[in-house]
Amino acid sequence: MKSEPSECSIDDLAQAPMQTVPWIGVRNYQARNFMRDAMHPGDGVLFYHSSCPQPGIAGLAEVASAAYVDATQFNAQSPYFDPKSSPENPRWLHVDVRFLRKTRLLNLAEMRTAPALTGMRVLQAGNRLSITPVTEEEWAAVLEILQLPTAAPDTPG
DNA sequence: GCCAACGTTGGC
DNA sequence: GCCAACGTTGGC
Repeated sequence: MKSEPSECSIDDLAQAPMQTVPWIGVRNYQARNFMRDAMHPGDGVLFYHSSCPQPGIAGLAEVASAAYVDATQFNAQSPYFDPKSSPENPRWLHVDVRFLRKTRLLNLAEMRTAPALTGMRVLQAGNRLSITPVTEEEWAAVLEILQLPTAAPDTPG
């Protein structure tokens, strides 16, 4: 999941109440559908800093809720206001995201050099989605590059 | 600031 | 349903 660090960095996530933030403001149907259909509580999230001097993976997080209605779409004062949406027929959803840990920055250039990551959706030419799927293999490869255990130390197996 | 890529809009 | 125009994304 991409986030502009000027909006919400990995440090902001770590310092948020409950270390959890609502992923409000997604206004792209594909990204919305990933949250609605493919993401479930407990799923791992690679937290990616975008539109900044050092784009790349900055930490690990997890999905903390099912998708639910993004209230900002009804707020005319919000930058995420969507006049074509209505509470009776809401258009936009979001999940909550919970902090797991900060990592060293795995920057975009290094991601592109890793053979195991060449297929990552986020690295494909022209990709602009702020939320893209990560395969089990890609997740494991990222953890290996970062020299992190693939499971928490207190997790069996 | 540039620009390629892509999504959305709206006239027809 | 087509497609040109426009807006946005996001690395560089």
